[in-house]
Amino acid sequence: MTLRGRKKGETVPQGVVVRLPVYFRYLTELESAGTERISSAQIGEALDFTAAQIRSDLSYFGSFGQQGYGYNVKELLDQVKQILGITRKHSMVLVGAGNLGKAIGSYEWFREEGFDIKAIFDVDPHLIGNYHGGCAIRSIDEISTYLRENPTDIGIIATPKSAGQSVCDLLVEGGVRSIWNFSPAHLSVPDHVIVENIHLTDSLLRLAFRLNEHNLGNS
Amino acid sequence: MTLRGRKKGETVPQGVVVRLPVYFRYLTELESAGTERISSAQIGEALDFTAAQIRSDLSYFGSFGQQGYGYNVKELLDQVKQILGITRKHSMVLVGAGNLGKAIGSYEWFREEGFDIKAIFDVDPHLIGNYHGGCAIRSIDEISTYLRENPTDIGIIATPKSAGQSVCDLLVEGGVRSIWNFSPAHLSVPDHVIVENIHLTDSLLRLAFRLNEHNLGNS
DNA sequence: TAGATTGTTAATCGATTAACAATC
DNA sequence: TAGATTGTTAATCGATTAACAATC
Repeated sequence: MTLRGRKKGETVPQGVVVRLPVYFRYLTELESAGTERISSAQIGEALDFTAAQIRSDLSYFGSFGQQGYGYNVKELLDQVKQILGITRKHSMVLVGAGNLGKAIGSYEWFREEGFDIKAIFDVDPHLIGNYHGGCAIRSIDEISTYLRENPTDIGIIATPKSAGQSVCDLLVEGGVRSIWNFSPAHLSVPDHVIVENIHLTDSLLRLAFRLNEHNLGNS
Repeated sequence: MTLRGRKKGETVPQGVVVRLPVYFRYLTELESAGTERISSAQIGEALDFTAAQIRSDLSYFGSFGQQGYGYNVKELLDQVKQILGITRKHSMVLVGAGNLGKAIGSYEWFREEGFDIKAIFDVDPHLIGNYHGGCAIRSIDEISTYLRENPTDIGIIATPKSAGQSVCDLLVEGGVRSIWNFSPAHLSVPDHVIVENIHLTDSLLRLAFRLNEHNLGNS
C-alpha cells in the first residue's frame, strides 16, 4: 500500500516519531478491549494530547478517518503498524549476556511483534555455550562471521561502556543498519546507521532534576 | 548556594532537562581526562549542539563562564551536579526482582552518584529472602510498613505491566514523590508525583520506524 | 592591548493549536 | 437532513540560532 499523505521530501518531526508508539500502544489496548470506533478527541483525552495534534500527526502519513465518524480502531491500528514498519519481521543480535542482556532477551513482547533475537554474543568464557531463551551464547569473536552469513536488521548493545564503541564498529562492519544501545557510551556511526539509545543514567538524572527542581532557591 | 540566573517562575524547557545529563556525562569525562578548561564552542563540537544552545541552557541557572576564557571544567561540573540535585543522596526502593530488576540493582554507577537502593520487593515467594547486591528481597506485602518507617525519594517499578499501576499506588501512598517506571504501564499519579518512564517497547518502535522510514513509498 | 568568548537580545525557525470548510 | 468529526490552513506559541556588546 502506498501512503500518500506526506509531501515528497518532508521529514517527520521528532515529536511525531515519539508519539507514534504511544498511539500504537493505546490502539492495541482499545482493540483488545473490543472498541470499534474512536475519535481524535477521545484519543487526546486518554493520552493527554490535543485532538488537533493527533489528526495532524496522522496526516503526515495519510487520511485514515472519516468525517462525522472518526477512526475505525482496527483499521487505524493496522495503518500505524504499517507506518512503524512492524508488519515485517526484524532480525536482531544481542551483544552482552549479563543481567541487562538477559532481561532484554526475555521480553516476550519483542518476539510477538516480529523482533527476533537470532544470536547472542558475549566475551565471558563462563557464559559462552550457555543457552538463554533457546539461543546459544557465542563468543564475540564469531560475530563477524555470523553477520556475514546472517544479514541482521538490528544490533542490541548491552555491554559495559568500555566495550560499546568497539562492539558498535563490529556490528556496522557486519552490515547492521540500526543499533539499539543500552550502554552508556556515546556511539559514533556512519550517516546511514541509526542509533536509538536507552541511557539509564540520563533518565535517572532527569528524574533527580525534576525532584529537586523546586529546591533551586528561586521558587 | 543560591542560583540566580533563572527568572522567577520561569520553567525549564523540556529540551534543557534532556541536555543537562548529556552535559554532565561529558564534563565528567573531561574531568577524569584532566581537562581544565573548555569553551561552549568546544562542547558543542563534541556533542553536536550549537555553542549558543549550550550557553543559553546554562544561563537558565546562572553565569558560570568567563569572557575570553570559557568554563573551568571542574567548576562547571560542580554547578551541573548542583543543578541536577545530585550533591545530595537519594534513597530508592526497587519493586520487581526479575531479570530487569536485577540488572538495575547491579548498576554500580547509581550508588557511586548517591542513588542508594535501600530495599527490594517482589511477589514471588521463591525470590523473597534471597539477597541481591547486599539487599534482602522482601515481600511486597511489607512495602507500606517499610515506607512508613523509611521515607524514600524514588520508587523503581520493574514489574510486569499488570502490576505497574497497583505498585505505583502503594509507592505514592507511602509518600514516594518520584517514580522511575520500567513497566510498560501508563501510570496515573497525583500532580505532586513525578514519573520518569523507560518504555523499552516505545524505544524499539522508534528504531523500527526510522529503519523503515525510507520504505514508506514516497522517498 | 588584542584576542577570545561569554551572556543575552533579536531574528528565525519549527512545532502546536485553533478554527473551519468539507463531507460522512 | 442535522450532527459530528475529519484533514488542513492560518495563527500562535515556544525553542533554537545568529549576532553582538560587554569584558576577561
